[in-house]
Amino acid sequence: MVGDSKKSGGMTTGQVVPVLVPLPVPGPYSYAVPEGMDVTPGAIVQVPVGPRQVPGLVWDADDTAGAVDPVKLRPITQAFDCPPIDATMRRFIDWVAAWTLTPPGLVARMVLRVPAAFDPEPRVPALQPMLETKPERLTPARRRVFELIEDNPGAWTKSGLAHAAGVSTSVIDGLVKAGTFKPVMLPPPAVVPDPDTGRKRPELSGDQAEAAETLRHAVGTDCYSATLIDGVTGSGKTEVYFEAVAAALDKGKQALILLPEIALTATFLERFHDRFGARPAEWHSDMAPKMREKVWRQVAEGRVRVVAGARSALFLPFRDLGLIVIDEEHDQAYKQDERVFYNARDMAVVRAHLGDLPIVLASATPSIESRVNAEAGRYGAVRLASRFGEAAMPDLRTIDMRKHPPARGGFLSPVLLEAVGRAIERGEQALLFLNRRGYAPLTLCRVCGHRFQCPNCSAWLVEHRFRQQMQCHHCGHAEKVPEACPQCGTLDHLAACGPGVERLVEEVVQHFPDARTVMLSSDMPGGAKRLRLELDAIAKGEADIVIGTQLVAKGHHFPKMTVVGVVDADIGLTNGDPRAAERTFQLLHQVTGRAGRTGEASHGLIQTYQPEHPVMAALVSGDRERFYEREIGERQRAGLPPFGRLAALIISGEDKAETEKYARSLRAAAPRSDDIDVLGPAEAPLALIRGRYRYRLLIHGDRKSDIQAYIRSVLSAGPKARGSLRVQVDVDPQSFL
DNA sequence: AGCACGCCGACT
DNA sequence: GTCGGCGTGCTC
Repeated sequence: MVGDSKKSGGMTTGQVVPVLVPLPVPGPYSYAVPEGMDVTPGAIVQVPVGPRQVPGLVWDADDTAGAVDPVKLRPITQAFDCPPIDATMRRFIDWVAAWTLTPPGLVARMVLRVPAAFDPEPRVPALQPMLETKPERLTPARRRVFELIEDNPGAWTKSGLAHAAGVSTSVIDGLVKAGTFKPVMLPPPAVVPDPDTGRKRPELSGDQAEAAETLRHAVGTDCYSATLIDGVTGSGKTEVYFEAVAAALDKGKQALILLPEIALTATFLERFHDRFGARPAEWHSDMAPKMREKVWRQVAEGRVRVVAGARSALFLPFRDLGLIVIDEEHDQAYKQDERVFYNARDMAVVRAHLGDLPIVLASATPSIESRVNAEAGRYGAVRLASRFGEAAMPDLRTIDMRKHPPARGGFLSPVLLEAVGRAIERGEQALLFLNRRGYAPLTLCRVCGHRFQCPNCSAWLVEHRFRQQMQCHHCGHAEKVPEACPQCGTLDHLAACGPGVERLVEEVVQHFPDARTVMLSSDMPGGAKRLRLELDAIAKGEADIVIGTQLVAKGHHFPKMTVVGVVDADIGLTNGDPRAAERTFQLLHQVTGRAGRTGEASHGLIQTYQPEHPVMAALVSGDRERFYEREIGERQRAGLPPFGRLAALIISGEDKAETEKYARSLRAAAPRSDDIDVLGPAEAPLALIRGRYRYRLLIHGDRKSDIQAYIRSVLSAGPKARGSLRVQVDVDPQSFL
């Protein structure tokens, strides 16, 4: 096929290839291959699109593709000197595109996101010792250089050599002139050193060793398998899957560890370093462009052996991937809900299947769908039942707020305050968890009863006292905090109702004025980098009391944290999300699991008005099995699959009453809000024809309130919203493999 | 996704 | 009289 020229009408036409371009068009475009250029599917090229040049991916020839008007045909501008995107990755791009109803070019764009990496990294100048040629005059400085290179006869950089030998660079220059060194150009240094799999084999307990063996075996078979490691916090999941990573590396393969962005901390990287003597390459959103470029290139070349990354790392062009690990498998952060809507956990399973390689899903609180897959035998299952070493499970108790109410104007029960006080007296740390940003979730006027509401979504506006703003957490609307009530004009009679983390700080400082109190919230200035620094500082003991939203729940280990208080455990249980119990259980389990890694006596205190609720009962008793059984059972009783897909179809611009009626029926029929897709009028029929959806419904968002807000906004926006409708697909990977 | 073209409101 | 809003359409 390559190099094939067709005769047509006596004219010789050059080779034409399909190329995926980063445009929302349904398929690849055709380009002419210039004389002398050699491109095969997977090659990364530069092509003209209208007035600009864009990166493109040479696609597999498809006989069904219609011929393009030869007049339109333009030549490929350039073929990069870059490893091609392999066939598995190309099928993966197609797969993700079809599944998420995204144009394939936009999925390809996620793979080709680092244009600077398409050209080879420049080689670096170095000096190769020529040991046989000794200079005539051997000065003391020259002798030091010789002693060094006799032990290390490889090539050196000039400054590296001068530094290591303790001489100035002019000594080296002299030796170069004398012929002792030959200047050479070397490949640039690896972005991370190679991991050493034999470096420190961990001592594993019985069930850990068994689990590690299971995973090693899976890696050894060299074919697709999915294994769920279900192990409580501190049970050594990480150590166990590190053994799978080691096994993949020993086979000469690369490994990918996916983590929720927030869990990519120095702590994790250090644990990896302890085991392998080197850090993994990182991949996440706030990397320096230069580093991003190097990592991408070296992953493609196979020089980087292990990547630890956030969800987008799934689209790195590994040369020879041998294992994928998804830590915190249940985490919502794996869902991307912009541009290309995908769940990295699910797409990772697809990637593993297409590449015929093993995947490991790990969580202390697996998602229902993964549990069901494990129980049905579609996933292998590994249980790690107990904490490792002396580390005890934290002692969890509920605080019945009806019996131990907070002081007037406060939100912390005396029982919790006392526990916090004792912890800091002992020089330990306490964490107060409240999953609510801002100062207060509702503000009202004490004179006229006016409540501050979002003009777009009708949700309550949340006061952010620190920023002096009233914010809508649904749509991002923000306004200044007014001095007077906008309805009746009365000054100074606005009342904040309910607690947010900012308000908790006030209460804590009042009770513990001398403690070092830190508040962490996702809207903190400074972004992810600052956050990582703060979390690492806390882990080192540089705070006494930490007040945080759910970002403190994820993947951090605070060895001195011996008291964890959940301030309002009932948040989220009543928001109408059919997954509310599962979510709350996962969140509270993760939060309370922050305590007690060191084996100190540690306590989790859960403030609730419903201590008898199954979520609280499961947390306190530690009986996770019963909880999962109950959740799965509930769904079965409701006649629903434990997971599944729904499509929602909103046709904006139709008769409003009709659309509303439709939306109502959809909403009523939607059992699980987060498995619902929003399809634009263009895509939806196609998806429905393909039989991709169980129900002809749709909605968008993770919570009922989001969905309602979304439907309202679509309805009120009318035809304008047509083009903005997006697809969200949340699927169980097993349903299509 | 960009970027151009194209048709209706407030300004130097 | 123009600058500028974003609706529509096109890119091999």
